Amino acid sequence: MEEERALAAFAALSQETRLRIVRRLIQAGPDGLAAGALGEAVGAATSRLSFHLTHLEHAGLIRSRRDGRFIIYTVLYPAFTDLIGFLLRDCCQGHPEICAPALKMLACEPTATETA
Amino acid sequence: MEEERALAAFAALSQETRLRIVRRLIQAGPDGLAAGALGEAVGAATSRLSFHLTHLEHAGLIRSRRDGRFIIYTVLYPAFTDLIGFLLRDCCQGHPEICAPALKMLACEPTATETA
DNA sequence: CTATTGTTTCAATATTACTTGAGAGGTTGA
DNA sequence: TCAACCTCTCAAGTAATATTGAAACAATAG
Repeated sequence: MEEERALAAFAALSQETRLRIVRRLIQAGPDGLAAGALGEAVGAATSRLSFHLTHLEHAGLIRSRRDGRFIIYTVLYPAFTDLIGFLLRDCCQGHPEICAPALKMLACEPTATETA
Repeated sequence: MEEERALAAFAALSQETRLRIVRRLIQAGPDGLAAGALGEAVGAATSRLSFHLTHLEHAGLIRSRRDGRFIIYTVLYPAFTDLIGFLLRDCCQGHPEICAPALKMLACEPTATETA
């Protein structure tokens, strides 16, 4: 990921309504959420919501598809892992013990201890 | 991490000079870098640099200590893992297969295949 | 085709943030 | 103490971004 895209992504995430939208969509998963449902979830009226959704889409963090009268938004997971990768690239040169343990805490098994 | 701190962190990272500073400091590790060296590395003159360093410090992403005539800046690694954790929290509810593999790509062993 | 629901566009306003240059505050070595 | 060095503070000008309400656009159900 190049700098320009990373800057756009961080700018998109630095606004209250947009950050809430993104977190809500990350929780929602691949099925996504309609604009209206999102607006209720994050507490934003229609025109404001639309403005921020467009912003997020331009930043490459979410995508939209029409389903009947609804427009469904979903998060683009790779955009986030790319972003994190860009930020932390080469963080371990000489010091892998510093950030590696911290990143491992992010492993996605919050309650799944009996999976194996 | 609460929303307000996350917003401050993303805002701090959404500016070219500041993003460069942070990435440079992440690479530099715990030894940190003096303000002057940072300024040269990211291409910013003194007053502008100072402005952005203060911003980053207020956002809780870096810290400073004086060493003789120099002021040394270091990155606060936990702030970044907290931030990533806040963003991706509950991303796996029902869909752990989506983000877990992506996050594992971030593991910090770029060239260290002979360590063990 | 008309009414209804869901969403976007537009323009005006208010708010917030960045850059620049000059000057000042500490710290060190002679 | 003086001179040199490193870094910060301040104020002014400029630019970018968010909010609001009204109106338009698109799709569906009756």
